[in-house]
Amino acid sequence: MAAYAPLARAKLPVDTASLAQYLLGKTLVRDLPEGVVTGIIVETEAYVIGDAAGHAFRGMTKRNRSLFLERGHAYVYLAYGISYMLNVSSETPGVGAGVLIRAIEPCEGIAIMHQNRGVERLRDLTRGPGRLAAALRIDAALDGIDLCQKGLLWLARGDAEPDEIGQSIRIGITREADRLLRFYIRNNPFVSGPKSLNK
DNA sequence: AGTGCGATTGACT
DNA sequence: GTCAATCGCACTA
Repeated sequence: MAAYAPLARAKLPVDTASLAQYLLGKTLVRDLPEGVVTGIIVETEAYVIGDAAGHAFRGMTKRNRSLFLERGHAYVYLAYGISYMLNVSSETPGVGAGVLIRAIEPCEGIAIMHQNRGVERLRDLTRGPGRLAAALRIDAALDGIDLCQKGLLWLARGDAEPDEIGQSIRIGITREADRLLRFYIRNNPFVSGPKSLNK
């Protein structure tokens, strides 16, 4: 296993859209009893300040309070009663905004991910926000934790700078649907979404 | 206290 | 391609 170092909070861009791009190519590390599971972030979406599609749009609530933490904290919530979503809080303390992690490329602990997901195809393990959360066994218990220090779930440096970055509208929302706030690594097979958005 | 719906997924036609 | 599953939360009253 590689000797990862956590991302330094001081290096994280404060701006949400900038952070969404910065996180591409970084490593997401999950510490489980069976072993360490890691993946490279290949797709993100920004939910920026004043964004009507963002969960923080109507102010702080019990659910979304983690979005208002200093940048680099986890905001985890349950979508459709089915799938957990992992976000990284952004901006300054008290400001509600964040970045949704939409897909990762499996790296270490692939056998554990298969166990957690119960699917055969490698490509289906972590392609999509709910899928990657299931593969890494991420749930509401991890909401609010600091992703800039080693623990149950944290962010580490990537091994290499990502290849070309693509940009598109966000997936699965209706409000503010036309904003180009989705970012992904071009030609990476673990990016979710329709072909038309992955050019 | 009741209602409507969503930053999705998986199964099915 | 379509559609149901499933539940916590935000909103209305």
